[in-house]
Amino acid sequence: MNTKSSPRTPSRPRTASPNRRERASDQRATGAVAAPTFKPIHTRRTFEEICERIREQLALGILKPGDKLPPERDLAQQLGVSRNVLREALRSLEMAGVLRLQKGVKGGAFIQEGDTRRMNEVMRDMLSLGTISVRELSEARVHVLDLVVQLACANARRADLDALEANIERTELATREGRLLDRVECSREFYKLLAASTGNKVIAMIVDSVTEIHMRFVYAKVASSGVAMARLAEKRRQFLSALSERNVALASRLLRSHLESVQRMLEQDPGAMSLHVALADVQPGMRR
Amino acid sequence: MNTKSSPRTPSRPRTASPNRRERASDQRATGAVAAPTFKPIHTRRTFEEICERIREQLALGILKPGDKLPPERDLAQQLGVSRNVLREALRSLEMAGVLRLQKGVKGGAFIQEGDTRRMNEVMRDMLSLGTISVRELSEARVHVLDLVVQLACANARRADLDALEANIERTELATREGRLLDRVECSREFYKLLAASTGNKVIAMIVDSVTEIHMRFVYAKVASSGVAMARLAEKRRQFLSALSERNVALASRLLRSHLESVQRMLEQDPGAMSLHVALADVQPGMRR
DNA sequence: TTCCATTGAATGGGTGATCCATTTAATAAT
DNA sequence: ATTATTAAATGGATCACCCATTCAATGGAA
Repeated sequence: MNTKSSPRTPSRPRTASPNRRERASDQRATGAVAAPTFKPIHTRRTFEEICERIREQLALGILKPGDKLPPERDLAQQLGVSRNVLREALRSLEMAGVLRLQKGVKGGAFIQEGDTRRMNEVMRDMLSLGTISVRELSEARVHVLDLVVQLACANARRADLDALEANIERTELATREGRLLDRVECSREFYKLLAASTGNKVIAMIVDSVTEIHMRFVYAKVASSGVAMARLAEKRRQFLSALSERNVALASRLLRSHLESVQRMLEQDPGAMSLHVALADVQPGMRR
Repeated sequence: MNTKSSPRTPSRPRTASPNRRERASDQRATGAVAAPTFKPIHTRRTFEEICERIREQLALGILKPGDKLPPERDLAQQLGVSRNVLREALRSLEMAGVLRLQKGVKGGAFIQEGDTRRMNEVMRDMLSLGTISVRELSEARVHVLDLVVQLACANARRADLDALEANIERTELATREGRLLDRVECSREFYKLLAASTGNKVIAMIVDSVTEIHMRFVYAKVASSGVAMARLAEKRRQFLSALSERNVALASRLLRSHLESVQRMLEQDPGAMSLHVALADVQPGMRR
């Protein structure tokens, strides 16, 4: 009758677990005026707690990029959890780009520099899950790029302009040699450089994430149809020229009209625009 | 001498493991022509493979929100991996907002609707890790909100405006009753509603992510100093009025000037602006 | 019949022990 | 000195359990 329910001596102490529970249900008494504030539905699990503790140390500045966490076996013991559940937490943080795990003696879990590409993954997931649409993404991209042009005109430094110039040269070379897919890769890089030239990494991250997806569509289109944007390098040069002269209005107009023509190209054959084609797998040559 | 290196009868069969290994080390023979294409540094691990397979099914539309994966024990067997390593993968996908795990019979791993709050976490991590700065974040927020005003003027529907109106009323109530922190919560909601009124979820997601962090600073400031923005509701009403009349120039100007005054308030005491204060833990009342 | 308590199976949550694979430092052999 | 060998540390992965929760089925009481 009591085989599994009765008092049961706790074979392992289960350190700190009770406290955690309490903290979770503490959650905002808020003066108890507005009644319908229910606490979040799913109970706090160990691995979430671990992730949070580590993130907390990060936010507090106790842990910084380059630091190493204790070995799994030690850390698990310190936290009073099994190694397996600790690993679930470390995995999650690794996927989140916060940690890098390295094998061997002198290996361990190292705090990483933030990986800005993480936002790309968020966008991809949102698209895969149907939370956002391709249309919304394209629209957002156009608007954000317009903002980027303004900021780039204001903030681009010599080195940024030079990098863009070098990119255009690579584009010309790829065009002459008929390497269409490499040219798409150049485009991707062009927008990345443009975004970087705003001098604002938040903006750059946002632009990169939407551009990365957009370029998958372009890549798929070019790969399947063999068509390619005409006079690309020429248009880029005009744009760069406007940018160098800090001519916001002209640069903005040029880019917008280019984006529109790309959009028309993509929409010629709506079938090729399917999510699956673009997202199904990492395109060759596209580093993640 | 041979304790672990020699031919060694494999004491346990290690289902399917050898195949995976081979595939992992196969990794890009690359024809050996273009020398400088090094393969990515860290070897492919099982859980990554699993995550990728599941994401692939998502992108292909085979899995859709609401669908349930097989039970852990079954799926582990199907994939030829241990249950533990499968769980590492599921944990990662859960943290990524792709899955929700639910206990009990009729429980399982369900594909979720995309959780747009995930981008908040990316921003928080980037800030914690020092990859982006508070300055960049504030700056980006101002610019993006400017864009939001334009889009909202163009696209806001009646329901959006009504929701903003209701929000302002809550703000007024909180002001009258002196609930300053609730008023901050109202502000957060205000920007969320404003972002939603653009009709573009990508933009909305971006705005929410930067606003969420910004509001932590405001919250910390208000909580510690007791000061609060004067004539907040009044300013909100003016803004909403401009928005309703689709007066982009006015709405934009009003918002910008408000943002500047908030910024001045925050910068009065730079000490309170430390990351740690704002990020250290989830602020009470801020739902994640 | 209707309703409520009990039971039991399914399923995720978590543990501990054990082995493998990789990396590096220390050591020995040349 | 240089190079090969060994050993230890550490993450990667597996297996075999057990617990806690959930829910449907069952059965007795009203």
